[in-house]
Amino acid sequence: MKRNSRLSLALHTLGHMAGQPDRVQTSAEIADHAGTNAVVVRRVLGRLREAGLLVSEKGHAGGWQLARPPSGITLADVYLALDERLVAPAESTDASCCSVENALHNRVANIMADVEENLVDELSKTTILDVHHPAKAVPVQTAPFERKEPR
Amino acid sequence: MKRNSRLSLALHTLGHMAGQPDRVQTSAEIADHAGTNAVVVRRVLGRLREAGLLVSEKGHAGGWQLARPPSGITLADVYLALDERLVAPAESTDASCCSVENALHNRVANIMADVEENLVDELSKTTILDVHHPAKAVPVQTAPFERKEPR
DNA sequence: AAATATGCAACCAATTTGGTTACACAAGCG
DNA sequence: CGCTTGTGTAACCAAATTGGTTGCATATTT
Repeated sequence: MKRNSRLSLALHTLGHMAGQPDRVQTSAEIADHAGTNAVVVRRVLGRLREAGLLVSEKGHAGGWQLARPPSGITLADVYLALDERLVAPAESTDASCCSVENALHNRVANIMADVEENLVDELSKTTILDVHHPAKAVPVQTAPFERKEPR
Repeated sequence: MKRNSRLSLALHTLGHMAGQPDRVQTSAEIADHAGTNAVVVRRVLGRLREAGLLVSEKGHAGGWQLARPPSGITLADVYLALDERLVAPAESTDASCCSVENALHNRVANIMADVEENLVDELSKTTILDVHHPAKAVPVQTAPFERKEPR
C-alpha cells in the first residue's frame, strides 16, 4: 500500500456495501476483501462512522452497515470524513518579516484552498452507488474549459 | 512545514519569479525568501528544470531563472513536474483471487484517476502569472455543475 | 458462561520528508 | 592561475506518517 490507501480502502468498502445495503459485515470480512487488517479497517471505518456515513454494532451479530442509502453518499462525504486534505495544507498564518513575501504566501495558500474546494465539488458529483455499479463508466464529466495554448 | 510543502515552495518561488522574469536568483536567496534551505530549494527546483520550466546556471553569476514567459507556465505544469500524484496511487494491477473484488478495485482506481485528471485540468487554468499578480483574485472559476440534493 | 465483534491503546518497522554537512564541478573575476 | 561563487549530488539525521500487529476491555447474542 502507499499514498491514499485510506481513501482507497474506504471507497472500496463502501462500493462493496452499496451493492448489499442491508447486509452487516464484520471488520474481519472487510479486511479479507480489501487485503488488509481488521484493526486497520476499524480505524478507517471509524472515521466514516463519526461522519455519519456508517453505523457499527458490537457483540455477537455486530458489524458494519451503511447509515444511509448509497445514493446519498458522495465521494466528497467520504473524502471529508477521512479528514485528509490532499492539496490544501493546514493553516499556519505565521506573519513573515517581509510583507511582500507574506502576501505571496497567502496567495499561494488561497489558490491551493480553491483547488481543494474544486476537488470536493468534483467528488460530490459521484456517489458510492456509482462506485458499485458494474457496467457504467465513471460519470465525472469534465466541464468545458478554454484550452490553453501549449506554448 | 507539512504535506505539499514542495508544491507550496515551487508555487511560491515561481510566483516570485513571475514578477521579475529576467532576474537570476540564487538558491540561497530563494531559500531565504521561502524560509527554508538552499539544498532543499535546489532539490525541488531541479525537478522543475527537468520539466523545462526553469533553467539554472552554474558558476559565479549563476542561479535560477524561468525558462519560459510566466504566462506560459500553468499550475498543472508545476504539479506534474513535481511528480506527486495527490489522489491517484501508482498502478499495481495485481490480480486478486476474486474477480468481483478485482473489478471493484479497478473501478475505484479508475475513479481516482479521473479525479486526478480533473484536478490537472483545473490546475491548467491558472498560470504562475496569476499567482504573482497582486491585486486580482484567483481566477479559478468553478464550472457550473448541477447541485446535488444534500440528502 | 462462551463466543463473537467492536473500541482502543501501545508498539513496531518501513517510508517519507525536510534539514544539514560535505564535497566535486563549473564559471567568472581578480 | 587561484579565489570566489554557485550548482549538483551524495550521505546522513531526526521527525512525522503509516500500515500492521498484539493485547485487552467492553458489549451483545446464544
